Amino acid sequence: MVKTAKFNRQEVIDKATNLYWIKGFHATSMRNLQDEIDMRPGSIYAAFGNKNGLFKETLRNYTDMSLANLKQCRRENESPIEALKIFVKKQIIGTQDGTLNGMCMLSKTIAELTSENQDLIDITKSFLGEIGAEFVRLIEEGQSLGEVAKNKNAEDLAIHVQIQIAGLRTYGKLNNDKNKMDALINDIFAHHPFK
Amino acid sequence: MVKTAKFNRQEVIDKATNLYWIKGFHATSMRNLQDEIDMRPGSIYAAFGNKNGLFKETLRNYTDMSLANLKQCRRENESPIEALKIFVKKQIIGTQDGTLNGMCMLSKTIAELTSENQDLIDITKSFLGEIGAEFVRLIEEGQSLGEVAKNKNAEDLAIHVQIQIAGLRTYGKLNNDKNKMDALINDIFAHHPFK
DNA sequence: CGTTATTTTGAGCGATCGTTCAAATTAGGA
DNA sequence: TCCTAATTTGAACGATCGCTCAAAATAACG
Repeated sequence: MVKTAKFNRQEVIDKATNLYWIKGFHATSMRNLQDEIDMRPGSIYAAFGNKNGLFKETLRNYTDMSLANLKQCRRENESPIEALKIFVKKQIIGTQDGTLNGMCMLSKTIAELTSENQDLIDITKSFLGEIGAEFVRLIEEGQSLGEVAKNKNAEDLAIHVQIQIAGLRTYGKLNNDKNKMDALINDIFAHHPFK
Repeated sequence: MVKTAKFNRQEVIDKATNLYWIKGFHATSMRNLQDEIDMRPGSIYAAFGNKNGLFKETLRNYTDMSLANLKQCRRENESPIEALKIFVKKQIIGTQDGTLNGMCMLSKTIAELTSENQDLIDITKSFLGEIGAEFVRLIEEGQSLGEVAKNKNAEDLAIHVQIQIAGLRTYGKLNNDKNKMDALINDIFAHHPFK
């Protein structure tokens, strides 16, 4: 190797993630990205292939951030169910203001894209599956600790949580009263199918 | 008036609604619309102003279709809560296959657009509010018929239903097992906060 | 300090975007 | 049937799209 790349790849992907997250795949132009990450088209295409390739990297990055966020919640809480609840709250409450992203990037992508970009849809689905699998692990841990009844199906409960997140983040676009959101999230874990 | 327009306005709006619904606002080009509704750019701009104006008409049309669908469910059912449940099922079950639209057009639009199109966002929010208001009326009717406890807040229950629809339609993109969806929708009305 | 493999640059490609408007076409009224 | 006002047409505008590539700049080597 004679010359190493100058740009900080993680920094660039973080910035691209934010832009794609806010504007969506189609509304984000390569020129928008060039401005945001301060790279010229040649460098971007050398490093990421094309608009599609860079988007895939941001989806992976977004998923990794979510999984890391979830793990941190787990570390900071004795209870796995409490950790899950706090993760949900962090994702939903106070994320609707200003330039922040009320929506989950993965759900937004699923909603936006059509079969014309089936490869991106498939990747996005699998990443939502990764997050769901972590939910399952936390819920099973909750079951072994007696926080959740053992006759419940952990996969079903995880699906329920993902449905609630998708629904609440959409509703949050209409009304983001923090107290109401907090109460709604508490309800998820205080009633059927959790109890 | 010396010459009347030839095209069938409702038919054109229906076709435009379907295209915008499937592809979203940004990914639908005026040329896509020209092909779909078989009109030349001059006629489209004379009749609808611009891409924005035509989109607004399709949002209104989609909302009217939803409200008409809901009223029909009410007519076909003795119980207002049963009508609401069947409406939800019609919207969610079997709408994920092929070229059909799993997502609600209004939720999709809320998720897609940014403050660059604040006028479209505001209209979309108000249309979601119209549908929510009809949910409230049905639930209040259910309360007066003794199907729902009168100490419940009908607005809160309506919001709950809208959150569930948004969540389930997103989840339906991942897994559209009809039996599972049916069970999940039944659960909405069989447990907290409904009971 | 040259050499050299690699990265970075940015002008510019062909395609498509939303939109305009002068000309052609059309259908009622005289 | 001719006139006239409205509709319909489609070529084409400037802007922007995703993307390419030859040339310039750069950094690790001897």
